[in-house]
Amino acid sequence: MSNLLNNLNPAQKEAVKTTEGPLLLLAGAGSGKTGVLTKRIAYLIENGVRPFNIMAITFTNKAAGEMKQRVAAATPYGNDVWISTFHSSCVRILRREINILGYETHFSIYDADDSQRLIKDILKKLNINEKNFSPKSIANEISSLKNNLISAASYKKTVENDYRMKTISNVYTKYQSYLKQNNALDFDDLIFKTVQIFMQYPDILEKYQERFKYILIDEYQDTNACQYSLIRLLSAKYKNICVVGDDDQSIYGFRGADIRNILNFEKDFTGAAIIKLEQNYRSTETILKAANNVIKNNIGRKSKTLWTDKGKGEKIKFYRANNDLDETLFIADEIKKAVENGGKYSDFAILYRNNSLSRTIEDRLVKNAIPYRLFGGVPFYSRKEIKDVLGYMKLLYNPYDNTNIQRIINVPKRGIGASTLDKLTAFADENNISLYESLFRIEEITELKTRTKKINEFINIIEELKEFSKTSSIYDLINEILSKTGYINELQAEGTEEANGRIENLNELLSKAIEFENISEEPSLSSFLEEVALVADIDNYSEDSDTVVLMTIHSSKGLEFPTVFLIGFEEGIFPSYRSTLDPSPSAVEEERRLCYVAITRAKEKLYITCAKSRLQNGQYNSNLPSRFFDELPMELLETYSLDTQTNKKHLSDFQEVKIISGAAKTSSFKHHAEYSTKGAENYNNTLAPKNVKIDFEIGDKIKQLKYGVGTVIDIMPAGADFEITVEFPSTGKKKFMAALSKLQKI
DNA sequence: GGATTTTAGGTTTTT
DNA sequence: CCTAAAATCC
Repeated sequence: MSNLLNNLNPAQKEAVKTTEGPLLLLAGAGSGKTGVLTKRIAYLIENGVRPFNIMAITFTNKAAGEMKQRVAAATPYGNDVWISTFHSSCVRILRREINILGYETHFSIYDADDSQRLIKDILKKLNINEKNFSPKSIANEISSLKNNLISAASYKKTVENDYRMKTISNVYTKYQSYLKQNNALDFDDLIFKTVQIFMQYPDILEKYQERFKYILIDEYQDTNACQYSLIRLLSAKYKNICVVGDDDQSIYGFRGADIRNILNFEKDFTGAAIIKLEQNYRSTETILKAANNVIKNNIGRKSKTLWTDKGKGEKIKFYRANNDLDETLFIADEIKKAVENGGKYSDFAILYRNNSLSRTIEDRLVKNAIPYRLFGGVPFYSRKEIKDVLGYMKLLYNPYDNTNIQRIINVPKRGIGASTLDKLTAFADENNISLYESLFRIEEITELKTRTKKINEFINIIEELKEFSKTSSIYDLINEILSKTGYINELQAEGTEEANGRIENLNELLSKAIEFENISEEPSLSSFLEEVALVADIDNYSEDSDTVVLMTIHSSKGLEFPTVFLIGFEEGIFPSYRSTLDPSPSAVEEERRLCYVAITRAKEKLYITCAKSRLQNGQYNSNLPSRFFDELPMELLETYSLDTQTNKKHLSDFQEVKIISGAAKTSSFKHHAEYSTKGAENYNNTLAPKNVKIDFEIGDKIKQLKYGVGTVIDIMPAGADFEITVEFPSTGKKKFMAALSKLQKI
């Protein structure tokens, strides 16, 4: 027997050794979970389980990669263990089994963007007003139905006479039939279809039950009903199912994650053992205490108390800035100071509730020459130019993919515009063929005689590329697409800054292709597209480079940093505005768990910052400190604020912040008044629109291109611009932005 | 059909 | 504030 169990605490040892039957491993933040999982897999193998019979599901590709490496290092044949995310696992299963549902093996994976395009088309076809049914909201509803294992057919039975539900049901049904025609699956389908196959075909299910005799699920608190079903089906025969999670870190409710999965595990899986890992090896006592004090305000938790022997450490520094710029100044200062004293940039992470908070801080870091890496935001793979190239690749792989033909048939411009496309689509629908097939029968469409040449040119490009792709590397294929379609020429000819940025992104795609071909076991077009569809930005995070890291709290789950800045700690941001509107307390509870996750990312130092005034969506808002501030024990905090007279930071009275935040809860008006007068200089400078000079006054007569002559009835500052409300005799009130619209004074 | 201008709309988190 | 789509012009 090897030394696997050395250096483990008693609970960890137990977790490694309890291999048979259902096991719930409640692993608090920083409790050495990943190490335990790796050792558990190694232990299974040492005790005669074939690596081939073990399946481990992780939340991200990054976690899967890490675990693969660690397992391979810990045990021979570790490479044969199946370790991947839910989505990747299901793709692998579906590539083998999906024929039975009438799809072809070469199905495309639609990302959120593809799905929304398709839904949009459907809304148009069904004549549904997008005002009441935005493609995004419908996509969300369909997604959540799928996550709850409700098929289009079964939903239809439940809708009765509710108009909204009926509409959604119609769209859902059509959406599924179009996906099938396109031979495509969306993210949710990957799991849902797998479950459907397992439920309908017991012999197939049994094959996989035999294969996966030992199953491990990481981040169990973030599984949804569909994933739950999958696990349940797979483990039903051998019942060796080990789930690992922390109910306090369940933060993906918006994506259908159901915290009840973890709360009810013992009920659902009879005879389950429970082991708690409560010793934290990551953070100081102060940080842990803060986290515990916040999370204890949630009800209905599994009882669990994290402890550490790391010692108290430094107090948490709380800074209430006058405005968002001041907040970034504070952060940049602290980082600069620390680096001057021998610290590294990579010691720092800046975490925020939503991506829009990254912009101001980015500006500041650039100004101060502080190197940083930003995760999230507009994901690389959803940039237009990248999606265009991928659109070509998806089409080469799966010619039934109508959504992607529509995307690229006129990109770059080749004279096949909207009206041509409409006619083609109509023809394809009539004849029940795919859009691509309809191109070959262009001569049958009399109205499109004049377009025949252009269409044929397009077909030639695609067919030649298809031929080329059969033998070429991914890298060469992308290059060929870029040159053959004229895509790169067009961008080069443009020569604008924007076009150059796009070229840069395309170069990055080429590097990614090379990297992929170096790493991948099977660097095919299919696996490249799969990787691209399922990879998250955060999967590329590595600790190697010495830069500050910027990301959302969601992305930071599972990571740790010596120093963490948690910024934008304000009501309306964190907890988010929407969660505070939700009548059910569970919405704010999820935010609180998110707060818990954020705090527990920090190993040694934690900064929490908020601003009294902040530019949000083009206007300045005065926000209160977050309600979670009141849940932090004051003896753990050091509070700072900025003296507006001297522009110096000073240690300020905790009570000041506290009282303000408490008092303001009952009267937000009072709060607002207080801050718009206090520190007036700083505040007003940023408030006043700078770039726009306007000559309008209320009562002026103006002329506008479309609506004609009207009267100005209101002028409001809006960010750097002014919003002008004009009353027109014909159409009533309209609003215009002074800088953008060409209003003429008459 | 395509480019440019103007307006509307969203705004939480993401596999 | 941003982006995306609609409206308008060429």
